[in-house]
Amino acid sequence: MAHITARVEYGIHCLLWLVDPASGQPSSRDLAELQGISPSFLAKIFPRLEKAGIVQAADGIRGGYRLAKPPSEITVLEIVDAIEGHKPLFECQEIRGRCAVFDNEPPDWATTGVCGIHAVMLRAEKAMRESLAQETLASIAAVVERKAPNSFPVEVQGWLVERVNGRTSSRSRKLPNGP
Amino acid sequence: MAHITARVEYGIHCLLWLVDPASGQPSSRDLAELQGISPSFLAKIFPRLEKAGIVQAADGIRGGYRLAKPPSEITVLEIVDAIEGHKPLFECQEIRGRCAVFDNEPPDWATTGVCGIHAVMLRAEKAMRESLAQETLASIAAVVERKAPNSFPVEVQGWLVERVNGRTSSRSRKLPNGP
DNA sequence: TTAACGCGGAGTGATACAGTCCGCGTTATG
DNA sequence: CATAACGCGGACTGTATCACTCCGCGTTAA
Repeated sequence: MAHITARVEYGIHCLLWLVDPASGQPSSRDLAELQGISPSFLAKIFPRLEKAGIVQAADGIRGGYRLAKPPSEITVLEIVDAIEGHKPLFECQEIRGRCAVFDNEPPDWATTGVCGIHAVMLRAEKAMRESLAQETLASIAAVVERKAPNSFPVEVQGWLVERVNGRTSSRSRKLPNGP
Repeated sequence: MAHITARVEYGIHCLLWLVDPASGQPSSRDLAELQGISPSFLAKIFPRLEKAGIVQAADGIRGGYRLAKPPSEITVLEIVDAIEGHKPLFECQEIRGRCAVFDNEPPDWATTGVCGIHAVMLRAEKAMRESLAQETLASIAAVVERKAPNSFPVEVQGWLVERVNGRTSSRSRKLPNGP
């Protein structure tokens, strides 16, 4: 299993659809179906982004999500921590005090400060986190935008707008593609 | 659970006991009991270090392990990869091709190259791995040595030598501390 | 009133981790 | 030459997490 989970992958992919303010206020179901992932699973992810101040939620029908701040101020590290809760790269078990020559009574010099192995892992974790802190939703969106044709964002907006409008209309009428 | 597991923690702790050549050739059971961890579990870890060329194994009674190269040439990254097998930080599910507007037939521009989110995670993983590659068994041993009193390595050598000598003698005689 | 929304809690199946047990071939020692 | 400890690999167990689902609550526009 990977350290950075599918929850983060899903979260970032769906946050990217919110970068363009013209997207309005899609629901988590809208985003999940636009992205082709499980709606009920995504519904467990977005409340965490809301509590972290990454996204703003609106209640009731016509409710949904929008970014709580400019995408250039939302780092990937922020998203990862919001969804996974600052999961450490390494969990030190404090093995150092269990050396047999200590006979179950480790001296102070052996247990004070941070374990030497733990320190190495903490530096690696710091390097990883600093790398993630340099990337933002805006920087990822820019990469995607460079690859996609100009027509793509328009198509996505159309899909979203049609879906939001259909919340209270097309459910009582027919589906767009007929019965 | 953490990305870098207890196997790595146990492995590094026990490799540190092999840094001093005067330790001879302790068995995995010797190392496990010296370190206060499960012997049968450590016995699953050291064969991986052997296959990676970090450690040399000797068969038969009086067999055991010694470092296969100088501790300054054994990086922590090497140890992690040997034990865990280059486990990725993030496993991309290629969600990008599942956008609803593609209608199950994603265009080439959407699926060529590395996914923008995956690229971010790969850079973070690279930063982590580069950090781990800068640390060696020797550098960790130096930190530990700075904290321990001069008498400590001597005590450890004594414990190990007594144990290795006891392999064929004290089993047939009494235990050192009486019956 | 209805229906869709956000949200939280409980539950499920699969996988990985920590740890154990057993058996094989090898090798110094009594 | 038998023994005992060694390295090594395979099969196994229990637990925790992950991906995912289901249900019910209060909220809100049509």
